[in-house]
Order: sequence, then C-alpha cells, then structure tokens
Amino acid sequence: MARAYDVIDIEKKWQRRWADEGTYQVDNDDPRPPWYVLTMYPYPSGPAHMGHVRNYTFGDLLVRHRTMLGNAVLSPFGFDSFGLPAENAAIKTGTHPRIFTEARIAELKESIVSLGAVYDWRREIRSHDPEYIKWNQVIFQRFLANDLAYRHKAPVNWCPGCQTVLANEQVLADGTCERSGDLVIKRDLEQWFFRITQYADELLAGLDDLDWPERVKTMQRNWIGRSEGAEFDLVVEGRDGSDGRAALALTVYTTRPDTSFGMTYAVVAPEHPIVDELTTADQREAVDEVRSLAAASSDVERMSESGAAGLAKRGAFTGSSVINPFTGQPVPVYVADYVLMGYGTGAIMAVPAEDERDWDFAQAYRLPFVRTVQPPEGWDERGGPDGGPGGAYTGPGEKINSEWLNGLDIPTAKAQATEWLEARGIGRAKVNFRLRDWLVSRQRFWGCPIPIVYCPEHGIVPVPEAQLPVLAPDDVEFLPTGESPLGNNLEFLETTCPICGGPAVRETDTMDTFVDSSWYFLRFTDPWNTEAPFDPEIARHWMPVRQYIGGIEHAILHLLYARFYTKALADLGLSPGELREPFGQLFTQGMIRMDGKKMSKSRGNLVSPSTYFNSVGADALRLFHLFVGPPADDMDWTAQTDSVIEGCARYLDRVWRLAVPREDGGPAPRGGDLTPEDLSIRRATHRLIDRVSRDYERWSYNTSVAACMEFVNLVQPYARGDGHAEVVGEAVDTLLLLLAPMTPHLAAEAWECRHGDHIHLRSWPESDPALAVEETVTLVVQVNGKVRDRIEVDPAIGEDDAAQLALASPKVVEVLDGAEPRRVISRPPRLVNVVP
RNA sequence: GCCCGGGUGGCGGAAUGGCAGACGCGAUGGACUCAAAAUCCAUUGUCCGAAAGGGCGUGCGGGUUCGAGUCCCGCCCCGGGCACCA
Repeated sequence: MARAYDVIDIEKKWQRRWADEGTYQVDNDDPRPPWYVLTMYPYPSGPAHMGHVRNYTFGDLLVRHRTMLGNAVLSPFGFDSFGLPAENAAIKTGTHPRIFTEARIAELKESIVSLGAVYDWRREIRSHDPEYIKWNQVIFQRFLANDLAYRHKAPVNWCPGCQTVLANEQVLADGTCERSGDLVIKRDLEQWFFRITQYADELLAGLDDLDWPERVKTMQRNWIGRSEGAEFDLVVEGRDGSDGRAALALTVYTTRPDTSFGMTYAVVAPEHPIVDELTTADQREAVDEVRSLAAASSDVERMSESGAAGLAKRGAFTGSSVINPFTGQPVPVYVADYVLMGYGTGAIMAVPAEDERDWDFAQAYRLPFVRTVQPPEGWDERGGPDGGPGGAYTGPGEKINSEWLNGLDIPTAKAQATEWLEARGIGRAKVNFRLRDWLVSRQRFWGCPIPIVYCPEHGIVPVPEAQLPVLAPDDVEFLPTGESPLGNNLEFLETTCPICGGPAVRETDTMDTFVDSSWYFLRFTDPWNTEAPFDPEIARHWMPVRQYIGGIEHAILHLLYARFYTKALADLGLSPGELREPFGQLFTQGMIRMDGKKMSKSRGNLVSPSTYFNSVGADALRLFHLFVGPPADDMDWTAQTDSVIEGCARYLDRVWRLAVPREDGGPAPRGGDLTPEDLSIRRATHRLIDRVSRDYERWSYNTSVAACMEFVNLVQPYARGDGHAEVVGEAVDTLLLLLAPMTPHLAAEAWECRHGDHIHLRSWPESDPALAVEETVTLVVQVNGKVRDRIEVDPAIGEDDAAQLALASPKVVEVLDGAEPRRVISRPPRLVNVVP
C-alpha cells in the first residue's frame, strides 16, 4: 500500500540512532531509580518468529515507557545458545555447533533490531561464551562444595531421540520427551544432581508473595507437591527379633494415618530392596515376574493398564505378612508397581475402603476391606463398577471401626493416630514432596562441560577454579551414539588428577541448558565482572527483576530452576542474602495459533515478521500485536489478520499526516481566544493522557491503542477545519508522546520534524486535572431499569436535583402515565432510576 | 477424575454492579476521479415498523438487586494444566 511517509528509511534511521547514541544504555551508577525489565533470553533458532515479535514488543514498550517516567531501565539481551538443535545440525551437516549457533544469533539479533526493540547491547550474554561457561562452572563447584550438587546412581529418564537423559521436568505427562516427542525410558545411570529438594519448602512458601499469574503458581505448587502424613514401621510377622534373627520391619508412608485400622494389606514397590527378604520360595516366581515387568515397562505402560484388569498382572503376594500395630493383626504384603519406589518410603499400608487405588487392587486380588470413615447414606447401595459395594470413600465423615478413634472427625483422628505412633516410637509425622532433585547431566556436546575429573586414587575431584573454564575441544566427531562426543576425544578425556597429578579422566557430560538460564539475569547486572559471577552489591541494586516476560511453557522448568538458583546463590554468599526471589512480577503472554495449532517452526506454519518489516514496517506490526487483544490471551493468526495489520498501518499514516502536514495542507491555523470547541479538544487531550497511562499500568494495551485511534478520529477533522494552533499542537504532541513506547520510529521521526529533538528523551506527559474535567455529563434516566431519556447535567449535580430533573423528563412522565413512583434511585451525575 | 482460564455482532475484541457492542477488520452506500488506488463522509446486533418508535438480546436454568455481561447457586460447551505421589 502507498504510505504517507517513508517507513523503511525512517525505521532504519532511528534503529541506528538508538544504538549509536546509546539511548537505552544504563550504567550501574545511574542516579535514576533502577527498574529492571527482562524478556526471557531466547534460544537462537534463526530470524525472529511472530512469538518473539509479540514478546519483545511488550518488553520494549515497558522499557521505553519506564524510561520516560524517569527510571534507569536495565534492559539487557542475551542468547540461550547451548542446546540440541545446533548439535543435531552438526551431526547432519558437519558444521561445528558454534559456527551454526553464531550464525543463528546474528539472524535473530538482526530481526530484533528491525523490530525497533532497544537494549543495552554492551551487556549481551551468550551461554556458550567462555566467560559465561567459567562462572557457570564456578557455581557448580560451589554447589558441590556445599552438598547442593552430588553424583548418584538412579533410574533416570532416557530419551532415545535426543540420546541423553532428561530431568523429570522435561518429561511430559504422557511419558514423552518435551523436545523430541519420543517415548522416554528408564535407565540406571550414575548422574549429577542438584539438590533442589532442599529448598522445597521455601520454593512452595515463596509463591504466596509473588505477583505471578495464579495459573503458574498453581502449576508450581502441584509440581512441588507437598503432602503431610506419617511414616511408621510394620514389623514383619515372625521377624520381631525374638528368635535371634535380626528384626525386620517395613516402613510405610501415609497421608491418612487415621485410616490405619482399615489396613487390610501392605504393598511394596517392585524395586524396593526389602522385596528379596520378604519373598518366600513358593512366591518367588510370581514376584520376579512382577519385578521384571516393572523394570521393562515405561511409565506410560504402567499407567495405561490401570483398572482391575491391568492390575491383575502387575502385583503378587510376597508370602510374608506384617503386623498392623493398631490392631495387632497380621496383613499380607504384596508387591505391585502402582507403588513407586521414588516417593515416600516405596511402601504403603493399603486401606481399600478409603483409597481408590487400594480399592481397585483389593477387588482384583479379592482382599477384604474395613471402613473406618462412615460414608454418607446409601453409599454402599449405589453399587460400584462391578456391581459390588460403593467403592472407596475419600470424603469427610465420622471415624468408625477404629477403637479409640471412633467418633472423631478425620483431622483430629489424623493428629491422634500420629501422636500414638510417636509415643510408641514406631512412627513420626512426615512431610513428603513430589519434587525430585534436578538431574543436570546431559550426554551431549553442545553444553557447558561439567568441571570434574575422576581419579582412580581420589575419586571425584573438582577442577580447581584457577583452571576454569573447562572448554570442550573443537575437533570432535559428532555422532548420534548416546555417549558424549567428548568421550571419544582422548586429548580432552585424558588428564591428570588436580590432587595427586596421576592419570585421570574428565567428566564428559555437559550440564542441562536450564542451568545456563538459571542465573543469566544476575550476570546481566554485572556482565563485565572478571572476579566473580557478579558483584552481590550490584545485583542488590538491580534485582529482583521488576517485570519478567515470557511464555507459559516455562511455568515449571525455567521458572522453578531460576528460583532455586537465586536462593542457593544467596545462601552461598554469591548473591545478596536477602534476595530470595528473582522475578517480582511475571507476565506470560499468550501463544500464537494458526489453524488451531501453535505457530512454530516444527509445525511449519510460521509467518515471517521480516515480510512485514519490509512492507508495512515494524511500527505497524508492533501496533497490531498491541491492538489485537489482551496480551495474556492466545491469538489466532487468520485470513483476516493481514487486513488488521494494514488497518494499523493506515492509522499510522493518519497520525503522520496529522503531525507533519504538507505545506499546502488546509487552512492556516487559528490563534486568539479559545472557543468551547477548542476547550473540548484540550479536555480530550488531557483525558487521553489519563486513559493511556491507566491502561499501560494494567497491561491493557489494546484499549490504549483504541483510545489513541478514537482521539485521532476526533482531532483530525478539527485540525483540518478551523483548529486553534495551540490546541492542535498540544493534541498532536501529546499523542506522539503516548505513542512513543508503542510505535517508536514514527513517534521519533514526527517529533523530530516538529521540534528537532529526541522524543525518547522526553518525559511521559502528565494530565492537568483542571483541564481534564468535564463541563457536562450525560445523566441516564431509567424507568424500572430501562433507559428512557438522557439529560446533559452539571457533573456536580446533587442527588435531589438529579431526581427532580429525571422526574420532569417528558419521556418519564409519559411512561409513568400518572402513576406515583414508588422509589427513585439517584446516582448523580450518571444515573437516575425511577421505580414505578 | 481434579485444578485453573474462557463462552458478548459476520470476525478480533470494549464495558470500577449503572447507556451492552468502545476501537478495529469486513461489508454496504456516497464524495473525489475519465477510471482505479489512496483519502474523506455515512450506515452496519437482531426482529417488528414507511417512519417516529418499540420488542428481544452477553452459552443454558434459577437467584440476589431499584438495576446483572459483571455477584451467588446448578448445568452445558471450548481451551489449558495436573493425574497411580499413598
């Protein structure tokens, strides 16, 4: 479309000027009040896509707005540049991941600049830079020295597609890899872990005070999964130690100690070490079958066979019994894979009457049940799925069949049962978490090397800090082998022990890339530091990030890890002790969908932003993203979208023509005294400032844009007609200032044409309440809630006067038809409701 | 199954318990033009009516209130998250 101004040239011009003049560079000793706004640093996958554009438009608006409000705004940018796609490309093409990645970074950076988003590029961080690697490794060593990092053999998630292990957080609910979509399997491997569970309580409690979307906080709460209960010992029948053999007991965990009288059997996980000892000769075969089945099947398979039919194959009697300490009676012990080794004690007491899984299992194995909570009337008559009694009852009720707990409610009974266990020394109150420690090892090349040496003499030896960073060599072979390519490189692999100098080998795994992103926001505050990851004092100045912006997909992964890192670094003294949370406010923008699916490279439904940069321009695309709907909502990219974007460009043309009129443009502006029309335009100007300022505060950018559009609809005819020069001038200047964060190029160029200086160095406008006040207000007159008349009134009108006016309205008189109003509700100056 | 969101014109969406549909897209008509583009003006929830005007309208059914898109109760539908965690 033909444009009113030279969009492309003007946008390039201002992008260059913001960079050359360092308009958005801030030093750490900047005297203005600090304000840190950060958009999640991206994985560099090539030129920006629409999701990036949306993200960075919101972030950039904030940066420019806060700057105009007088803050020193820290607005850094970096790249999460380690990761699998680069390595997969290397395997395919032979190009080194660094070369591949840096080319992608250049492309992404170019399109971010083309969007007109501004950053303090002096602070740029790239995860794969040796400096960043070094501090990443230093932090790892501190974690190790303080028992926050440890090496441990465990059944871990292995993704055949990615050829690496994964953290629990990277496995989706259906058991597939969040990246490749492959079915994740379990492998027993010795791996490095970070002790995130040490912070489970604080990670949970801290959520309450965060100004984050409730959805994200709920997801984190669920993931951490705190549960309160009791742990206690069940003595194995005949193994109380009285016969000279060592005593043997099974420790179980339950959140319902109040139901203990209803325990009719116990279950241990197939992987539980006690299984061998419990299993009698005649049950050995059946138990082994369950164990091997559990070992071979994925979590998905374990879950997909729920229900009585599936259960039958997945459990077996061990041949042993344990004594229920509450009743003194023996109950059989089963092995079954519905009990997980990784949670609680790996063993449970089973109470079929009050637990659905226990109920199903009991049905399948014809085990009895005893109700300990009185179910509601008719519960057992309603019939379960198999036509039997009504099934497990998990609701509230009175305790029954439980001797000294009878008659109590559940919470009281829980407390008393726990006290009883503690008094006898066989159990204790116990809090469990679903959260597991963070597995950080990855069998990949393109990541931060784990700075460890294995010495036959001294075992695990950290590489001394003075020798960091440990960098991966460039001459490696990229093969999809399932082992780190570093293992094939003898020059890297073979080293000497830092302690004894003897021959040793290096750790060849690298760190999860989520480690890189767990503290980059801290490094941004002090990226030039060569003595430490960052200076705690400087971090104190900027942190926490006032506004963090990113996608909802990081609700658990990155956002949980970063919170953990922040707490751990504070406790290690690397960061200010009081800095417990990294991100004060979090904003998660909606995703962009096309044909009902998320717009993404892998789905091949990308719409390229550069097309728009080269046609309507970045400002129009920015305006579109702000205007299309609430930022938090998902948006659909449809056949209509291009028309809306063009509408935005059209609007900018109108603004341009209004702000920079052509020499021969219309009648000469008028001077002299202000007419009522002039005053009303001036009023609209000041009211616009209020409106846009308020909408900015509440992230309601779509209504900000609407307000500006309305304003142009009002001012344009006025300016073209008999507009007063000063009033028009104030209106246009105000509009440009309000648009400056949204459409920075147009605002800057038009402002420069009008005033010669730089709009982004100007202050945010303030409205004059005296000028914004309305002269008259429309009083809505209702009869019985239906609008019957509208009257222009003084805004200061009183209750009685308003009622009188309303009752005098001919429309009201007509509708009332002589009837006496029963009630008159007067809410001056907006509304009067007459009730006949 | 549980926990969050959400359901408003042809479409995206506005609306501190107080004029439902701001703003935009699309559509229709008009001005300008030889013509087109661009620009400008007007109309645009729905039904009845020639008009003035009136009726009906925010997923469904109840309720609270002078007044409900908004609050409460019970449903339906859509989207997302979690789901052997004892």
